[in-house]
Amino acid sequence: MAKPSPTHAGNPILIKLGKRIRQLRESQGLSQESVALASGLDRSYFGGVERGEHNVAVINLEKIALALDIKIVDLFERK
Amino acid sequence: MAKPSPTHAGNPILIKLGKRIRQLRESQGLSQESVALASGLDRSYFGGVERGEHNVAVINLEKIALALDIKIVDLFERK
DNA sequence: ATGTGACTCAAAGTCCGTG
DNA sequence: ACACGGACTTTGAGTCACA
Repeated sequence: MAKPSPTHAGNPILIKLGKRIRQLRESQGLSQESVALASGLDRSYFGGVERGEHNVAVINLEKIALALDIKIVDLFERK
Repeated sequence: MAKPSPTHAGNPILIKLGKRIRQLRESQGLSQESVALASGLDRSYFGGVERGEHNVAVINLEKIALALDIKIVDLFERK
C-alpha cells in the first residue's frame, strides 16, 4: 500500500477522484505505468491514487491532468 | 513563510489558486480568520494558501470550498 | 486582521521489490 | 499491466509568536 493514512483513509472524495482518473485513463487506452511516466510520478504512487489512497496535492493533480491531456476541473467534474 | 518548498516555490497554479480563493472570500466579505475557522484550518495556514505558498491537497481544497460554500471546481475555474 | 519565520510530525511521494 | 508491501526521503499539515 501507499501507506494507510488514518486521517484520510477511504475518504469519499479521494475514492471518487481515483475512480474518475482511472476512468479517464482507461478511456484513452493507457496503462497506469505510461500515465505515471508521462506525469513524472511513481507508478506505485499513481496506482494508489486511483485506489483513493492518496490525498493528492494540487501540483500532482496538474501533472496527472496534463498526462491525460485534460484540465484539473475535469478530474472533479463530468463535462 | 510556511516553508519554502523547492518543488512548488512560486508555482503559477498555486499563485492562481490563492488569488482565486482570496477573491471568492473577499467577494463574500469574509476575513481570513473566519474562513479559516469555518474550514477547520489554522488562520496562518489559510493565509499562506491565499499567498500561493502551499501545495494544498484535495482534502483541504474540499474544506476550503465548503467554508466558502462553493465547489472544488469553482476554485480552479471561473463559472 | 494579516504576513512571516521557526518549528514539529504525520503524510506525501520515491524506489526497491513481490505475486 | 496491476496490486501491494517495506524502507526510505521530502514536504504538506498544522501551530505559535511576533511584527
